[in-house]
Amino acid sequence: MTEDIVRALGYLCLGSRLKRIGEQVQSDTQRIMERLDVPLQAGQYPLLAAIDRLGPLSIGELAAALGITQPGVTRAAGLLAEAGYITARKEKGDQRIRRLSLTQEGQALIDRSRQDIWPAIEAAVRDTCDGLDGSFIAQLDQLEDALQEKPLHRRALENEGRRS
Amino acid sequence: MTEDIVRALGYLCLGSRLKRIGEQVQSDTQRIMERLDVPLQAGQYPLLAAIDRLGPLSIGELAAALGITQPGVTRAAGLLAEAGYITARKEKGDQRIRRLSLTQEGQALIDRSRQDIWPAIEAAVRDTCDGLDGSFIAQLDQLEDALQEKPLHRRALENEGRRS
DNA sequence: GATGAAAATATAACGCGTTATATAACCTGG
DNA sequence: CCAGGTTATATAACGCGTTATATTTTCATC
Repeated sequence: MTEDIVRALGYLCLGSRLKRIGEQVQSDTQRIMERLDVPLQAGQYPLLAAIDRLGPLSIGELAAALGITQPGVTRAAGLLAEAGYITARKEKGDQRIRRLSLTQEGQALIDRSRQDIWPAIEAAVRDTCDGLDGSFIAQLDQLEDALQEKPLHRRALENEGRRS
Repeated sequence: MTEDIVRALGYLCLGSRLKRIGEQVQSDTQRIMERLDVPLQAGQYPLLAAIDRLGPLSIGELAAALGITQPGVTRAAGLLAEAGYITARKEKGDQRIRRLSLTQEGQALIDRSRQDIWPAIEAAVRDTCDGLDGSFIAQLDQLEDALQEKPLHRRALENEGRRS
C-alpha cells in the first residue's frame, strides 16, 4: 500500500484534501439517501433547505445564502424546477428577479426529510465527528480514518437497526 | 446579509461545506502561485510531488497515492505530459503499465517549488490554521472566518514582505 | 498453446463548481 | 424622457472529480 501523499503533505495540500473529504462525505450521504428513496442529489438539499428556512428567495439571495456563485444556483434551480420541487415566478415590481418557492411536492419532500432523512444523516455525521479532537490536521486525519473504517451509510444503517 | 445556510445546517451539510472550504483554499493558493509565476493548476501539485517523492509511478499507483480515481489521474497526467513536466514510458516487461517520470523541466519546477513556492504556501496555510481550536465544527467556523478576514494570498504577501 | 479471466489504462458522459460574458430590466442625471 | 450605467439572471466554456465501459496486455489453465 503506497503512501497517502495528500495526507503526508499536510498544510501544503489542505485544499485538495478538504475537497477530497467533502466528496467522500457527499458520496456516503448519497448512499443513505438512496436507501431511503430520496430522489435528489445530496448537493441539492442545501438549496431546498434554504428556501424552506428563509422563505422564497431570488437566485442571487440563494447564491449568497449557500456561498456559491450565481451561475451555480441558476443551474441547480433549473434542475430542481424541472424535477418539480420548486417554481420560479417573476417578481411583481422588478421583472429581473425570479423568486423561487417550494412546490407542494417540494414542501412534502422537505417535511419528510425533516422527519426521517435529515436526522439519519445528521446522526451518522455527528457520530463520526464526535470523537475527533486535537489540531485541525489531527482531526482531519481522524475523520478520514473514521470514514474509512465505518462509512456514513453503515453508521446510518446501524442507527436505524438500533432504533427499530 | 442573508444567513449562511450551509454553516447553519452544521453536520447535515458537512460534505458541501468541506468542498466549499477546499475550493476556497485552492483558489487562494492559485493566486499565490500566479504571483510567483508558477505555470500550474494548484491541484496538479500533488501529482508532481508524488512522483518526486516516490519515484516514477504507474497511473494506478498514482491514483492510490493521491486518493483519487484512475481516470482522474489519466487525464491530469495527460495535461502535465502535454505541458512538458512529465513523460510516460511503457514498462519493460508489462506493456500495460505506463510509468510516469518527471522531465528535466518537471524536476526543475519541483526544485524551485521546494525552495520558494511550497514554503510560502505552507506558511500561509499554517498561519491560518494555527489558532484553530475546539470541536471540528468550531474549527471549520474559525477557518472560514480566518480565510474571509485574511485570504491565504494576503498572508503570503505579508510573509514575503516580512522576510525581505 | 489457445482461451477466457483478470489487470492496467483509456474513453465517454456526467455532476457541480468556477470565470467570463451576454441579455434584459431598472434607475438616474442631464 | 432618454442615454448610459447598474443590477439580476442566463449562457458558454472550462476544471476536475466521478461512474461506467471499452481496449489492450498479461496470466492461468486445460
